[in-house]
Amino acid sequence: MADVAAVAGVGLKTVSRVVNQETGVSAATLARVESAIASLDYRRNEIARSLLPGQASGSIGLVIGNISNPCNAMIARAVEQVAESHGQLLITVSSEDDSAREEKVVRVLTSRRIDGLIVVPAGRDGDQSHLEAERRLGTPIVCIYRPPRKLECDTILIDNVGGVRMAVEHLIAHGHRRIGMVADGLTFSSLPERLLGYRLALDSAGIGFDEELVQLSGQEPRDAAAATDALLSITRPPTAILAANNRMTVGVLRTLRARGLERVAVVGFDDVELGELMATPLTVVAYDTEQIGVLAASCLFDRLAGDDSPPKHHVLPTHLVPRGSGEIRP
Amino acid sequence: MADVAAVAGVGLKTVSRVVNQETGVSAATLARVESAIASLDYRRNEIARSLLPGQASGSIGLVIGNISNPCNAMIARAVEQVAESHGQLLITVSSEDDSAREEKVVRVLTSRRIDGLIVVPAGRDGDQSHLEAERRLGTPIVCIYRPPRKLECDTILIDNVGGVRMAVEHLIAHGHRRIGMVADGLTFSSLPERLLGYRLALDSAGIGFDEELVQLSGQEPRDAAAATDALLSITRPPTAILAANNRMTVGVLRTLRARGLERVAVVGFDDVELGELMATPLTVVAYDTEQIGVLAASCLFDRLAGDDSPPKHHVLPTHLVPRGSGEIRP
DNA sequence: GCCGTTCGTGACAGCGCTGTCGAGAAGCCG
DNA sequence: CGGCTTCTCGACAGCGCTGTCACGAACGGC
Repeated sequence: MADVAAVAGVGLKTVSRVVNQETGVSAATLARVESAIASLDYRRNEIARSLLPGQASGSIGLVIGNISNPCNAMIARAVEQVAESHGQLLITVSSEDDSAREEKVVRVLTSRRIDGLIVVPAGRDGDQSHLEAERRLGTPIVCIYRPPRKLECDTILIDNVGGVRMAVEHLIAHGHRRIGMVADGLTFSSLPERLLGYRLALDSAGIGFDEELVQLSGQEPRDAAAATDALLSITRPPTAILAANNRMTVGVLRTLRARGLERVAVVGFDDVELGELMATPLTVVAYDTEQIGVLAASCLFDRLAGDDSPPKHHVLPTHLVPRGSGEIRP
Repeated sequence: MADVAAVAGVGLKTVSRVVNQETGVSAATLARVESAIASLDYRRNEIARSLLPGQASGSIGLVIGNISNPCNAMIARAVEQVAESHGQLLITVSSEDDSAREEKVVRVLTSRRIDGLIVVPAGRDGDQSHLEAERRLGTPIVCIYRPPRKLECDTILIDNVGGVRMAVEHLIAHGHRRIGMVADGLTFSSLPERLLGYRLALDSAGIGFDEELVQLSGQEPRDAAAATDALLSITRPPTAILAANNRMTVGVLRTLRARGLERVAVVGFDDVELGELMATPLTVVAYDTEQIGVLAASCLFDRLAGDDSPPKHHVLPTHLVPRGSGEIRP
């Protein structure tokens, strides 16, 4: 900026005024400064700008489990679009669904003085109390997809309990009594809710809970595949399987295919692209991922615009999409 | 930091020394400062830090078409992991495969003084000359996936020509003479290469090029579905279709399903998760997306570490994965 | 012609941090 | 005990930017 001022033969502040399109610059000076800016290919240093008191950083942070999960990617895309429409940059980081990593990446983000934070709470253990300090500093925080623990903030959740319950009741209605569940047990923080939905459905049908029917696995599809193998190897194997998220679904389907068990019913939680074109079209519990992102971002920007009402809590509905795999009878 | 210094009763610089783990601080002072840091929950302001002369910003930028495309998501994930292992933050932005937007988001990134840039060149029109200024300033730039235009920089590409040629030759070997192609025509910058591969395969088999067999569509699956509809409505419709990328593949498959044309052969460019579990398992031209990201990031960090050798150019191989849909005979 | 007002402009401080440099204390040697 | 090195520590400048404020010129009203 100093260079521009020197070339244009004006003061520093005048260049600043031109760059910020402030009023009070004569037409002649404006032209001189603008040509100097053009000739030097000058761009305002946003870093320096956001160091100024009272200035926002112009960026918001998004902490998700892992960008390669399509659900997260959809959310990231929606948030990015809303952020962009507010002239803000989105910085997306992955927690790998691990609490310790979550705390670390949040620290990285907050030390950059982001204006707001959207978080998919990670991990089965751990909590979000580490966000409390930042929240007190005035940074709005929105937790999405899963409820935060030890933190009061806006939330955009989906109806996990209802969704799973619907899926299991659907399977029961089609005659199944032995319904297995494959879930990411180590890191998956929605697990308790999804398990609850499973038990509620069993209870209301008068079917006893059999621990053997719930297989916990790692978070990758290959872990789910192994868990499915184990599930199918028990004394009285299930006639239907509920996959607790889209990574699990991939593993479950691969194992069923490998074992040639085309007659085992499957319902997946989370929609899967091209699910309708599977050999047996995939029945899923679906919900609007894009809306999660849009709502979260809107919520955040409302807060940034000054909304200081008590925390808001949205719960998006889930719905069953029957396509075939969930309607297979025992 | 001033607060910490006041609480600990030491000078500003001493706190800085502690935070940066520099030597030359007595054990007693160290303890006092550390307890002050802990009690105030102090975190170094990275923004202020990167304003300092000679300091890197600690972040690199990635410009991709759209994070909801699984290929891009895989690349982003790989790059993020490498960046993290170097202690750098990754800022991912979408160009929506539009040249004007690409220029805009690059400007947003560079005005934040990122240390390096990985770009998937966007758009059929436009070029990457707008990156030249930044490159001259010393920011290393790596173009991936598609070759940059009017810019000399490191590139990590895939063998588009060979991949498409392989796919078309595969279809020809299975008896097809009327081979259609559905491609994103408005924004898709790899199109010329993929078209070239298509023509080379036809030429070497002595099959004439029929313009009607190449349908250009928008970039969304629904556009590809419409294009496929058009393709199947011509006088002598194709007996096989090549989908030029994974978005196109989704549209092609949906239209074929809707029309009940299970006997039309399909080869998709880009692998599709669960492709092997489709009603007709999907034959694809695949390549290692993760490796693209890893190579690009490694290349970038080599440059940041001082490597100033002439631009490097990698071309990753593509290979055909026959699963069924590409082996259907006319 | 004088004073008050408006307008265009620039000097300067300071955001939070670190590099430089020098001050002072402590320790060591002859 | 004087002079030396070594160690610990803090004052200060300055990174690029903008908010504040003050200054000079032009202008209008009496």
